[in-house]
Amino acid sequence: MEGRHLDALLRYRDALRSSASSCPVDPFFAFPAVLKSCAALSLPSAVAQLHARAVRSGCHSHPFVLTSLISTYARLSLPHLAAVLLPPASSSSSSTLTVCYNALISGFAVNGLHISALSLFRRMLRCGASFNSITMLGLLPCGPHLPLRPLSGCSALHACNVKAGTDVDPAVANCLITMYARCGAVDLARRVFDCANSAAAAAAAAAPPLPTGERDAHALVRWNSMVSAYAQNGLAAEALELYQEMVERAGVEPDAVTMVGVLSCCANLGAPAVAREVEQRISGDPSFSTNTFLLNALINMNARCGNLPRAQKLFDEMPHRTVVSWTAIISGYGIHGEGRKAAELFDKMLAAGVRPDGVVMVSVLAACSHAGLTEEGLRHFRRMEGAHGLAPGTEHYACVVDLLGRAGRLQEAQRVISSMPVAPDGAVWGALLGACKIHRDVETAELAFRNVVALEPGNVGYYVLMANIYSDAGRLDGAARVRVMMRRRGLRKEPGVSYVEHGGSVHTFFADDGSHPQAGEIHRLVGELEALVGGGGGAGRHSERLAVAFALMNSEPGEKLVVIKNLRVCEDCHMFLRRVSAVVGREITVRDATRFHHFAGGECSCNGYW
DNA sequence: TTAGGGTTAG
Repeated sequence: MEGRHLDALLRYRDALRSSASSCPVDPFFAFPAVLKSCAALSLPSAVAQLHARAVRSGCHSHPFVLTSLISTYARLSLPHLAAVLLPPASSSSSSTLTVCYNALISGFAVNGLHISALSLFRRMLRCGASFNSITMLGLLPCGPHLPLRPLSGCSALHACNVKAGTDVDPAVANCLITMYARCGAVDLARRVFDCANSAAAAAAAAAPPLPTGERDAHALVRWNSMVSAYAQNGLAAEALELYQEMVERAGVEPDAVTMVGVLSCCANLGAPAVAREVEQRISGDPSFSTNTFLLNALINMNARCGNLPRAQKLFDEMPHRTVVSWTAIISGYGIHGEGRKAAELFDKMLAAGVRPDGVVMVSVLAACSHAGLTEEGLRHFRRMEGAHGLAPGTEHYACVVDLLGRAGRLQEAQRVISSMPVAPDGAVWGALLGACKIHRDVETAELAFRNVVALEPGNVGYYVLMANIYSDAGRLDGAARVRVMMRRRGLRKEPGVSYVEHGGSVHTFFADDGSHPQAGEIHRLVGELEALVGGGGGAGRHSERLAVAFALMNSEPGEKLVVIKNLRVCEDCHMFLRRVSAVVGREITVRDATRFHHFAGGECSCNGYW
């Protein structure tokens, strides 16, 4: 790709040098394409030279040249330089003005200047320029970042589209799906998706089918947007279901983007068989094997599902590694308790000249924290600002509090919180609260709890944590008080769910679940196991027991059992699984919201928080 | 035959 742009630039240079009669390209007509190549190669000085040449030759105010310049500066993350080129409304045709504003709005939006993009849109309306669906495509990604409550901003933008009639544009509909997904409104995204699907079906029925692939391209992006919407909001089962529907019923051929979304779900759900199917599909297509996005998703999936050798092999063999590739492999080792290896990889990444970003810093700090590498973690944190030019965010402070807290340095952790240049969020106080649970410090826990519930009053986990801290300390009055507080606030603990993959689909179990087709046999087996290893007869039958029984019934001897639980595995179930593993001689892996438990022959290795 | 646009990874 880079070569193509470089060729274009060299050809243009040669064209300018040759005489006008033998000139192979018209320098003026080639201007927009050449500017695009400069933007793709990140050559702002070349753009400035071309800009100067355009001014000298007097063609800089030609609509195509002007709009190309505006768009190019915006793409080069120089939106303010682009903005000064905006022509006055009186001196341009209406369509040129629209194109200029469109390029600018999109330029501001992709550079994260969302409010400025919205201001430009207002200015566009004030000066009488007309907007179209392309304006909206630039503007909609700003929705989730507007200073209103995010959903209000999105609804306002959606309403604006409905009023103008731009919402029927298939590309706008796709953008609306993504906009709602980005602020967590998956149900609204789905409504737009369903409407757009119906509209596409109606259009297909009414009009003679177009031979072009354009409509298919819109359909593909639409399905991809919705699969990603589910995937990014943690609704992995829904995403996989939609993927099946896409391929089997809608007949839309998936591409690399679809696969990235699907793999991300497999990673979160621990569904290696579905992922293997995806991997097979990918390996058949040579264009997929060089797609960095896809390879990163594969590394992440293999690392998360516990196949670190496979993840490492993919990582070693990939032609081009980005900071995302490094993050996937580093966090993979971190999750599985290999903090030392994760820290070494981070050093290798720096040595390879890859600039760290905030996300990779979180994975290396978390890896150090889980592996007890307190000093090393602190060293990386201290180097963030000076050596890497990264201002630590609340997520990094939360890691540091966790790092110190786990090491029992609770007072230091508190000092870090009070010295933070940004206001601590729920995660920071939550990390302190978690550390208080480990080190049984009720007094500090009360301080952390007061702060965390003020910031996140609806997060049930923190109430449960505080109640358990009181219980551990024998302070039953305190535990009862927290539970009353939860009840008054109408908070209920999220129901526990366990997932097992079998036969290409994911099976879901709730506590006391009787809805599975094999429920009778499953409950019978759990009863037998409880009789055998103890730990039965509690208030209910936890979902992980049902899931493990199902997995035992439906797997080959010697096959490793993998269960995903959405909440923490309780102590009773932990003991139960350990004993079951010993009695039946099977390896059982349970990943829950906080830990990765691997049971083999009566031993359990809890490989750290993640 | 030249200007503005949608979906993807950690």
